[in-house]
Amino acid sequence: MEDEVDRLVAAWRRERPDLDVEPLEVLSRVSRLARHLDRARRLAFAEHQLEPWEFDVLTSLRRAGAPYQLSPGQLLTQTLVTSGTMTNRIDRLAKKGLVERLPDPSDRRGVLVRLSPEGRDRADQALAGLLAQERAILGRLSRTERGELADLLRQLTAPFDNIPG
Amino acid sequence: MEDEVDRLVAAWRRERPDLDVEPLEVLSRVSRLARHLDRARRLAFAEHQLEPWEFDVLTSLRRAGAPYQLSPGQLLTQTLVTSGTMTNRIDRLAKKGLVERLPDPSDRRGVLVRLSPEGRDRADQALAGLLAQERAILGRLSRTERGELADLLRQLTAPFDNIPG
DNA sequence: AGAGTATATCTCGATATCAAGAAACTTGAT
DNA sequence: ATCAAGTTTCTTGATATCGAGATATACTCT
Repeated sequence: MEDEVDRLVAAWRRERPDLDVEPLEVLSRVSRLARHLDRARRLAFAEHQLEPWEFDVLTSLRRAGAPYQLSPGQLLTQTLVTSGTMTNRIDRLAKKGLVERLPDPSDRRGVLVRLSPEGRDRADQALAGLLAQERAILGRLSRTERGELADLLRQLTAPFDNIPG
Repeated sequence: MEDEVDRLVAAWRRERPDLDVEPLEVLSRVSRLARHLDRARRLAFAEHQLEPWEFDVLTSLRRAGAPYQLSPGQLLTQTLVTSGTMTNRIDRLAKKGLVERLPDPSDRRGVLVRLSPEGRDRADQALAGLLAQERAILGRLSRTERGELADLLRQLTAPFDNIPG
């Protein structure tokens, strides 16, 4: 089946036959798919009264394991937002009682963000919902295809994640 | 090589061994990669004094072919933003002289957005820069692998692009 | 023709994000 | 000890986005 990127690439080949636009076949699809996923996730999380950004922060802490705490700096590398954004997110989650800010005992510049029990429950519930939705989106692909896709994508993400980026 | 999603998935398997988190192997990579691409693109476009959103609108018009005009509604489906956002974008591009708003002769509710000659040049230059950067990012993949990746991604994007979504 | 529904674009208020810089603290070298 | 450089987090101001509703025009059916 054709998608919007097929149409986009065909248009470029008509308008700029001098250029090789093949890279768009991969990377424009990644960007557009991410945008669609954002919208779908927003809907899925709404059932749990969570915004996507709240989910990102809460699940980062949840994954850390007991006692469910990380520094704002560690949260930055997981969520790919700037420090100002993270400060703001932590403020709002703290106001809602989903996280708590504690002084870092080993570095007085630092802070630890800890998940509250309610925050933990909300994260766990929303994760189950997200996985159900994602399975539906991936439904057309076989297990083998999903594995291939994951491996190919890893080759693109690894440089960003490992080099300072 | 390992990436951040490998670590993320391993953490979930430790914390929630009851859940099957395999969907994240694909879709978390898509979201994170898109975020990295956004940042990289912002840098590439800065050399041409263009914001990513400006590039998106200008190139949509450029691809339409002479006389380089589309309705705001057509621009919406290409850029995946809301109508309020698009009105705002057109206003700002018009103020910079890169596009022009014309009445649609066949529908008096409608408007046509037309690319100016300068807008066209800027779009063409920025596209060349973007393609160079994307080739570098895709560098590790063979031609065959890029083709496989594009095909697998198309299976995920097609439903969003074809069903009203 | 007229009523009701659908479409196209714009307006407006609320909000999340970013970038840059400030403030507090730590680290390492002399 | 002290100083300079590095880090960690927060503050601030500007800006882009979204969502909901408003307005104007087009279409459809009787």
